[in-house]
Amino acid sequence: MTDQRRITGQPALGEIGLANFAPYLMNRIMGRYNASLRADLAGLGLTTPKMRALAVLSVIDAPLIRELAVYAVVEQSTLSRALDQLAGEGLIQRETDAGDSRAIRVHITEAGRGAFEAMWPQMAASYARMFQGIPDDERRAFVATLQKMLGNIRKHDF
Amino acid sequence: MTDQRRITGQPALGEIGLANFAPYLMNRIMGRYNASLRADLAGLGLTTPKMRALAVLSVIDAPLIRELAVYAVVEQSTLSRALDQLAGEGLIQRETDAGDSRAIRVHITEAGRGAFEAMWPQMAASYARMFQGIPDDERRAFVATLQKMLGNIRKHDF
DNA sequence: CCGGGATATTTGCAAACGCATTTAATTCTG
DNA sequence: CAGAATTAAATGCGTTTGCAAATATCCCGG
Repeated sequence: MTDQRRITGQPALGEIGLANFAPYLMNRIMGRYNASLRADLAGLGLTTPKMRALAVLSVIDAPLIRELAVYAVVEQSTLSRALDQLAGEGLIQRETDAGDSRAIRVHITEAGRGAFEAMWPQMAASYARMFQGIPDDERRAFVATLQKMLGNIRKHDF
Repeated sequence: MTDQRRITGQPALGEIGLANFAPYLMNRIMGRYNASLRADLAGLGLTTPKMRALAVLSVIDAPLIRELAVYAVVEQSTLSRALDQLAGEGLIQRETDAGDSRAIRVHITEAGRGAFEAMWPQMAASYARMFQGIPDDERRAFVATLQKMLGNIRKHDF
């Protein structure tokens, strides 16, 4: 037992090894996934927050902004500004919620769907590359573990 | 088959579903992991790049800066500035490589190890929480899949 | 039904970031 | 072996980010 382990009660990072430390591997993988997606989509005038908002909106109908922020994994203040741009480009519309006039629901427009469809092939290609050579049953098991992990750490019900 | 699928040759995001789309789940999970780590460590004067550099240096001895940038998943220019700060705080040392005077090797100091050991319990706690209730064999399978994925997408040999 | 506290979103501002460029050194090529 | 091309790291600069505060609205207890 190392000094560090004696102190923390947890195995040290050196004992686990970077290559076996799941958060490290996940950051490496998503770092490259996100960086390459960002580079591919920069030409279309899409930043990461804008692209994530569009992707979520292509699947979830008219969420509140705070919900969208959680789904899209973007700080609310950052999302607010990204939505300004998307609205300016006609890709989304903001509409005050019927039951609560503080809240705003975000709708994707037809042009917004078009923009998402233009970027989806890039996302799908990165996704395919990531899982190259990994059999279906292994993929399913992997996703099932991810879902458990999200359940463990999320603060919201969605 | 939807219109989109007909066009892209890939299933649409709506068909997969956000909750089954691995990159989405991984971004959600790492988004929260990184945000909560950042908040925990802000009090210690550690930003994400500084913390990642220290974590890697606690395990890998005297890498070049460009190698450290890959391991730590930080842009080289951002890392360069983070190293300025770490050096100023006495947590690392930069030393010109013996065989190539363009290159610089980064060494962690004893104080740097101390700083890492101060932050490790937070990382270990987040890690433990993430994998709560997930049995060992499932964890191992998950990590094995991550290693394959990293192999699929990385550009470097490390 | 009034006032204090909570909640939804936006905005001000300073810090951090990433791209592109610069500087310096090495390696390749004819 | 000279010059071009490449590589390592640092830096200039405009943009983006995230925290905290501001604004607007809603909800609950008395």
